[in-house]
Amino acid sequence: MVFVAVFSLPGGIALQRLAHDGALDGDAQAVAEVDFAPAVAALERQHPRWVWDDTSRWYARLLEAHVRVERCVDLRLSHAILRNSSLTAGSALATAPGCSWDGSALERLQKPTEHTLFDLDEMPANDVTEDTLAEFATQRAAIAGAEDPARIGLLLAAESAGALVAAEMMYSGLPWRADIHNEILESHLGPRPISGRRPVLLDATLRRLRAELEAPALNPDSPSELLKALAVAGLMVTSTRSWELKKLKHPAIEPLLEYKKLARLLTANGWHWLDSNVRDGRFHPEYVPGGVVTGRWASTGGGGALQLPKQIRGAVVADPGWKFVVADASQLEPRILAALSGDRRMVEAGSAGDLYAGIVAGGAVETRDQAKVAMLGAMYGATSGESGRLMPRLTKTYPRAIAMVEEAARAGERGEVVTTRLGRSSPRPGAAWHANQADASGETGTEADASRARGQARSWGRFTRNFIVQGSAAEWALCWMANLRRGLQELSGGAWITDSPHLVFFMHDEVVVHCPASRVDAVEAAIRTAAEEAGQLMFGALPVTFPLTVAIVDDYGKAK
DNA sequence: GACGGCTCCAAA
DNA sequence: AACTTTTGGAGCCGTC
Repeated sequence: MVFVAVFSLPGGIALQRLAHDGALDGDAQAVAEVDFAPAVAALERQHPRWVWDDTSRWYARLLEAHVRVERCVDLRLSHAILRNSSLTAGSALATAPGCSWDGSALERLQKPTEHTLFDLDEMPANDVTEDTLAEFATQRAAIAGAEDPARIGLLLAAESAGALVAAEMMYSGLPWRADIHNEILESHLGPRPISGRRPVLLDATLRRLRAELEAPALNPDSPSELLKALAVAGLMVTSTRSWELKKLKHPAIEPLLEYKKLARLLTANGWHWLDSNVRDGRFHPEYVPGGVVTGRWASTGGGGALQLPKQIRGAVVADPGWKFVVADASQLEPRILAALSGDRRMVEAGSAGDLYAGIVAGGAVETRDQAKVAMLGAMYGATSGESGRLMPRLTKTYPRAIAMVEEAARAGERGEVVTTRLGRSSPRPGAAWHANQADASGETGTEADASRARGQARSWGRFTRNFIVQGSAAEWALCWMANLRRGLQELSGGAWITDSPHLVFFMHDEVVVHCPASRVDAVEAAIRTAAEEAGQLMFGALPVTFPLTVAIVDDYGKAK
């Protein structure tokens, strides 16, 4: 395997061939900025793994120049994993003092003064010398010395492939019909108002609400004002959440809920969102791979890609002659728990296609809804309500699965670290958490101290309990996407990304591929193959299945 | 006027 | 229907 490192030099860019341990292999090739993309394209024919500090920066400019790469090592994402992982805890990388590689992608995005996407003259300090080379060697040593190099190696490969996918999706964009989005907005809110005025249908709803509450100046966006007005009307509630208000019977409730719904649509995905996020018929979200502690992606920049409401997905329309293939992994997290724990009975319960129906058939609970709510309780750590009551009933039938999450919870309560299937470890609780635990166990601790400490310990336990499941599910999704990216590239016949089937959207356990209508069958097969391979990569011979729900649609609103 | 904390809601 | 996890963003409101 050949690695080629990429880093900035004064007045140009260096390409340096490296051996698997990071040793230099020959002299660096220095190229001018304008020759960078062609030089990468030429070397790509040897299928190297590109080593760089930050995929989002280097790969964005390559894509603009229509240069695609197969594989890379994203040093910053890899560093974050290796720094924390229990599998590399004794490495030089993990035991070194903090350094410039430690900042998260999100933190860097939130410091706009540091650099802009294409401003390669003003690189962060860590990029100006052979720092990239030294960091790569340090990482290779950490991997080689890990308990299970293949395991952490797969995670780093998947994480880096995810960064390539994110960059390509940000480049391609999600097809978006601004005219249809506008129609959706007009049908709910009325015509687009001038400047900051309230749309007519929102205004009409507000006037109905004010009349019903006899509060002519009420601003329902202010929770405290709203609570007071509701109290005057005899409605005693402690919060203004929609689900609380739904329980009330009063003529003001209907317009109030309607107002909240319309106001949400306007502020989150209204005309302003359309103006700032959609250009040339494409929504260009900003994905942040590794942006969530569990390894899930985050999104930033106002687009809210990972919270795209179902209400406006009808504006996501395939190009003429093209289709969307939408696939989501059904019941992913409970299936991940079954596989993680190697609980054969739970794996078996999921083998027929509906895990929850399988749990009912296994006799643990009576109905499918109970199975679902009990599993959610197991994965999230529910203590009260129906979920908290039902969850223990799973223990008899599925002792290994439940023991796995219970042990993760106990470890978190003790302040210990837990680790996902491929080796991403949870953060340690902060100094305040430890201080509170120490206060409570000390001789001077009051009953209030002890109670607060117990609450915080249990809260951290719920986090670690969920971490192993959510984090391992995120790893499965990364493997799925990495496999799918390769499968789609094989279908492309050498055509450019946007001229052949390509990924346009990803949301935790769901992918959307935009492709010519004639290719939908091949694309669906590639998606299914990629999912099977992801299961084998992560869980080997265990007969666990990850069934997909696949829809072929013209617009995203029609999927599900 | 900037900033942080709070409430509420969208997604998985 | 929530309960119980992880997020990002808008708007409000008190503080500086």
